[in-house]
Amino acid sequence: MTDKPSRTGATATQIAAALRTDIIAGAFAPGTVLRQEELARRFHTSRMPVRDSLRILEQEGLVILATNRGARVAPLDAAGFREISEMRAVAEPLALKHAIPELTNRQLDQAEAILDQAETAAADRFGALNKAFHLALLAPCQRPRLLSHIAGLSDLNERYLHLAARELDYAARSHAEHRALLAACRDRDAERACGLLTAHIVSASEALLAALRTAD
Amino acid sequence: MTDKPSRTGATATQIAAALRTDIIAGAFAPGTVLRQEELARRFHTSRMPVRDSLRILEQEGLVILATNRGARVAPLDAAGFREISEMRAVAEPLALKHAIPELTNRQLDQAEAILDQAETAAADRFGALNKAFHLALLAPCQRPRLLSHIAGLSDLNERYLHLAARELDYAARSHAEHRALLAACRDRDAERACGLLTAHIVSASEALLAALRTAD
DNA sequence: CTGGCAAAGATTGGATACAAAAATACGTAT
DNA sequence: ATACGTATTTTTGTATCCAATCTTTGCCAG
Repeated sequence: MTDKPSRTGATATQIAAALRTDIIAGAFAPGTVLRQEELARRFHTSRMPVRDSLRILEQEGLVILATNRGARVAPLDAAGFREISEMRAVAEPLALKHAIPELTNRQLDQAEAILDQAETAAADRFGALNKAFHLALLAPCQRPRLLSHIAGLSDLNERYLHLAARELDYAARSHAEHRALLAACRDRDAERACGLLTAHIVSASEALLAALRTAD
Repeated sequence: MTDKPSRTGATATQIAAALRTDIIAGAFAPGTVLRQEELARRFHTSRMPVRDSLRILEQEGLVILATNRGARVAPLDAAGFREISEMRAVAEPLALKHAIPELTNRQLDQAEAILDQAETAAADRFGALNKAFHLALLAPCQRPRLLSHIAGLSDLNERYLHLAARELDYAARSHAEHRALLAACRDRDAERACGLLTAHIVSASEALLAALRTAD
């Protein structure tokens, strides 16, 4: 937060980014009401940019906005998670198919570096690194709208990951699937890579849904 | 819409809706700059709700918002259309798969009524009826986020349809494919219906891309 | 004549001010 | 004691105002 003498620019985006990371990290419980004035004080600004940021987050599905009734942090439920996973399972392979021909060795190395970090990092960084790895592979697909769609889904997904990140076998399995996916990408084998990616998203979804059921 | 004494409520949404239909209908040329003050006069309000509405439309991809530089109607280009079509081609079958078990005969009849209208309606209504037919089939899928995603893509798609709606063989082919799709839905044959839907979106995409190339 | 620079105008972003609606608290009547 | 109605308070939505940035126009130098 670089809120010192910033008298100009696009602060709504910055506020949205800060709130986004907070919501994803679970700093607000689902259903928490977000008061405009309170957020304005917190970011040393007026309510106006806050309102803009809430609209942004609403479209991303992180907050729910009711007219004259304020904003609430979007709830988390199994049905919503399944829906997000289904959408990821079709959108990400589409991006990967077009990304693979464009992937450079340097980009593959960067993706691998993220994997290395993920395997040693603390559990609370698992979600962010997971998202970073996926996007590193998909970024070169040259489809900006698709990418931002996937990025939004990744954010939503990450909220749920915090609920089961401590499941160690889930993390181990995810890492293994990531390694296999990366290998397929190195071979420039789009067919295999997309299949692995779909399977990875489905298996992660099923594992987390099972964890949610037991955690009930 | 022209209700002047409306001193309360959520006017930003209404302004956004009005602008949305205008942009989709092609009332503004792509790239047109949208001045806040001008829109405020037009809707008999201040710039504030206009700003909110522009944010909404930006998230939907209908306008592009540059900081300190105003809002422009999003441009139309072949690459963008192809990207949208690809996303529709994976998202809509996903929705249809889950909608088919929920589809009632009444809903199928309503979809057919839309088709009947589409075949006799004027060319400028083709896009709207096309969108209505697709959403009528997909609506019962019980996945609100997926549906709103598809609705947004349909709006973007509709902008392009105006460019080729007068291609009569395109319209005829689209109608025939819609009929076949509807028949598969009546049979509750999800496999066949999803295949037809994918093929329909791909063929429509290719036809329009070809029309764009010749129109060059 | 052309290119850059500067001042004036236009336009957006943000802050403050005001009005309406929701939420809350309180009091009264049953 | 509870339920309902009203007044108060809180919060959001809209309007107006100010500051900062972008644009445009005109001038001057090369």
